[in-house]
Amino acid sequence: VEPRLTVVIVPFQIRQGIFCAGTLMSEDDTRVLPSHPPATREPLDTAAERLMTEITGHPPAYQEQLYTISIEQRDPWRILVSYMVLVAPDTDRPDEPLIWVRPEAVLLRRETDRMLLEYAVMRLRAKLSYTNIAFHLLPPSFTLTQLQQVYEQVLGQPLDKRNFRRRMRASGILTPTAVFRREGSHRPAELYRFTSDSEQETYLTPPWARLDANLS
Amino acid sequence: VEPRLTVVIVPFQIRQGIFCAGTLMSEDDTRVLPSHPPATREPLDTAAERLMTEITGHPPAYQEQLYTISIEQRDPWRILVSYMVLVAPDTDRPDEPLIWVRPEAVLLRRETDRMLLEYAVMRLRAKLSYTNIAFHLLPPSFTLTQLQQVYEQVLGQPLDKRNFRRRMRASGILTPTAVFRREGSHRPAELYRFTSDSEQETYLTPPWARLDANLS
DNA sequence: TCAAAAGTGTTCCTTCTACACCCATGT
DNA sequence: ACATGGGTGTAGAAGGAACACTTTTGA
Repeated sequence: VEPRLTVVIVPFQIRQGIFCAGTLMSEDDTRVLPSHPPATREPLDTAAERLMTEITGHPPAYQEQLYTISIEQRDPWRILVSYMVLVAPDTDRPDEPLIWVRPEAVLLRRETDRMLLEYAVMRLRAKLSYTNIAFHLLPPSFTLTQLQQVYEQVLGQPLDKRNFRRRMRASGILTPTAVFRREGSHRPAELYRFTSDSEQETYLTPPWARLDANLS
Repeated sequence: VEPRLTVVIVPFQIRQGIFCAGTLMSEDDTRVLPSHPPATREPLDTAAERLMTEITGHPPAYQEQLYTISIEQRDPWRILVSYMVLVAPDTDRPDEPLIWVRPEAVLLRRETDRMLLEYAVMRLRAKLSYTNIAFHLLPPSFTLTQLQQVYEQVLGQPLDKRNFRRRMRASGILTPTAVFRREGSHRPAELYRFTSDSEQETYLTPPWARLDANLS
């Protein structure tokens, strides 16, 4: 009468400039979110990270626990612990089993998967405004235009260039490298880096998700 | 090799105007957060609500899932699903086993319990600013001064009366009842009610925590 | 010289902050 | 009449939204 414990992940990535969610093919052309049971005594975070690594070959750039639900209808009774997972852009292997499409275009078979995806997008959008979470969807150095595109893609709406740049500069999470990228018949763009770590990143995530504390 | 599933709650209440957390006495004069395993196939939310009801005799005014952690060190391996629980003010029975003291004054034995309490306070504080969660810590009708005191207690800092009232009125979550409470040798205070339900209350809580949807 | 993206300031309006006095009541 | 908490407005600062043109480059 113990439930089956399952870790589910909702992977996101920017691919060719498009904000995508990654799912697995199931039978009948519908999709499911990746999931697996943790190993015995394996921490939940580790199980989520391992799941992503086993599927794609690399560990995620970022992950965050979303919510835990129980599913009583299925047999055996299940406990799903869900994670949002962010992947650096375009780091796929051609043979990777994940199918990446825009979140609203994903055809998920299970109701729970649909709700988890909806919720994950909601959380990610909300976190854009008060954390530096967007940086996990970018390479280590990037142009301001790239950064703005990430925001526009995730939020699903265009942003004003001048206001966006002013706000980003003001927030202090950006450091200009003095490097310029030239990549077309136009003015080169300065590359930025992301001001080190912590700061507001971890704000509002639980203490034990920051430190890997020794729990008693 | 399956873990033991446990639901833990972090109860909060305003008692005699003081923001308190409720804990249980354990051996050696230290405290623990209330917890129990869900019944077979019992939804987690139901298990949390039932836990609170069994302890205090009434269901909580509000509850919200916090975080799920695994504790590998203990035997058997445990999965803790934690909930914040809000109780209407001063609705205790004298014989209730919970000990209510200010969150920073609670002496919890377990490291996990301390982290859960810290996180619960953090979440509650954050939610004060963008939801109407404070109303669950008040009776159905209340004065603006009472409401302000809840904010001050939870945030741990004084607020400006005029700015507070302006913001609350502007937010539209208040309805003045035309009733005035006289209770001392001073001007009577108008009672307010909380503008119906939903609205921004549920904003940023997962969809399945609002509807009790049928999961597949 | 043209096309294409990078970069840059100002004005207006809304929102936040700080702050002090009069009002209605019971004793 | 006085003590007690209830109630109100304003001015200045800061932050957000709207908006258009110049710069640098490669072809």
